[in-house]
Amino acid sequence: MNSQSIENYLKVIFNQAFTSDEVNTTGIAQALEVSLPSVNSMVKKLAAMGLLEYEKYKPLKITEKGRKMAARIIRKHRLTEMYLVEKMGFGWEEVHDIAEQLEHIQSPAFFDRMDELLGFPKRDPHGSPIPNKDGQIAAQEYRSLADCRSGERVELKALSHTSDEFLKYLNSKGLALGAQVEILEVEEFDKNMKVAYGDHREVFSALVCAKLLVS
Amino acid sequence: MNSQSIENYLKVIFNQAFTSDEVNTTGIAQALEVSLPSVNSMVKKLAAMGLLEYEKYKPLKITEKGRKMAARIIRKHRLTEMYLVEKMGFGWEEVHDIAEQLEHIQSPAFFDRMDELLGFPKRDPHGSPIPNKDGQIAAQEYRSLADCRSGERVELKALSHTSDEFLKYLNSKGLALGAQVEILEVEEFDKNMKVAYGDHREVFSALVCAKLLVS
DNA sequence: TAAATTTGTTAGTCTATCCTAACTATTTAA
DNA sequence: TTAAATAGTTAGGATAGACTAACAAATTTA
Ligand SMILES: [Mn+2]
Ligand SMILES: [Mn+2]
Ligand SMILES: [Mn+2]
Ligand SMILES: [Mn+2]
Repeated sequence: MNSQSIENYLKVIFNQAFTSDEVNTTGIAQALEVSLPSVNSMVKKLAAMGLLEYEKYKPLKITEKGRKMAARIIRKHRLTEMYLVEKMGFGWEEVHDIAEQLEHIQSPAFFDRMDELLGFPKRDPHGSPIPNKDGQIAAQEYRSLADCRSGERVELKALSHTSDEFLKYLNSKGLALGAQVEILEVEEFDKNMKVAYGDHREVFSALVCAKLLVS
Repeated sequence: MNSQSIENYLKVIFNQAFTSDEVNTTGIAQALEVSLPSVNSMVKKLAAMGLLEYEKYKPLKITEKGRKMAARIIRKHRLTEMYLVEKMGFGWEEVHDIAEQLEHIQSPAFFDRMDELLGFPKRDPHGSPIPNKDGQIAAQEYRSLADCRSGERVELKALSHTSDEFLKYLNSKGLALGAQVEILEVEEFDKNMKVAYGDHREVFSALVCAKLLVS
């Protein structure tokens, strides 16, 4: 079986391919908080395993095999997060670190059972899609709140960043997935947005708006 | 944090101290399926960590610190097994291998939540006691069915061995914890027992009876 | 009790994963 | 378009945890 280390590298590479589409050594090193030479040697190893295409000094490409393997780990991660929130009563800001460990558990039955008990959910507690068993992952079709105009009414569907701090900030503002958000006003100068949802009226910075995915 | 390897060694040593009270290198090597030199060097390491007392060629003694640490891992193992059976619908023969992995998860909140959702259980699905958070473990006060006499009526409380094969055998005989067992007859020659429970009448070998703990 | 067997130890090696120091290629800026 | 900065690589080394081969101590058996 692949080591936890290999799985963590692969997941980071998959995510970077998903967001930045130029995957490079430095980005991986920062994400995993390891040195560049460590990344360099692991990347060669993953390439030898057929999970990446590697050429000296070129950006990395993840192979189909690598993509599927990564998606299966992400599936376990996101199913776990959903299970922790839905079945064990954790907050959405508490689950990532636990899932980061549980995603490495080798037991298809364990995750199949979670999936079943959850009713085969399509998204995790942060709105990210849960890949299917074959490693297929649904596209994110949402746009950022930052791209919306004054007067629009949208629904909060997902988050593009999910740090504990950001989630706690959203908790403090009483904002959760599914909220119906009305954009009251957009400040031209700094793109601050005055919004209303539920019985809340808040002003969100551009930084925050960029991380809120809506439809 | 201690590695999974360290935790697995410690758990084996604790269990052997519990059953055989002479803990030696060979026993550990067999239980973990590793070589004697591997055990020898790990034992020195555990001793250096203050978890064991080690003297060349002498039986090992686990320290109070080692006992507590082991009991906390066993607590996680047994809580997990109980959770898998009670909350996720697994059979008692399916849970050990999953628990063997989950016991290494570092998240007190995760196990506290299990504990709470289970209503603070005292025993795992095989009847073994669940240590408390301080590493305190209740004594097993049951006797073996093999020590019972003809005519006695007892209740099945726990198992002293819990291999998949044995658990499947018990499943096939419709025998579960809590069963009220009546001893109809004990064969003098080979100690086979003719017993009745529920609407079952079975003959159990001495081998089987020795593994059934009753009160 | 001496020999044979079992148990435990040491030495040396291997692989995985990390590191720092030194160097090279590529990219950016003057 | 050269110089500076950044990114990537190689070399060499550390540690954890496994192994085999060789040997030594302890125990059992003859
Ligand atoms: Mn997560
Ligand atoms: Mn992880
Ligand atoms: Mn178990
Ligand atoms: Mn384990």
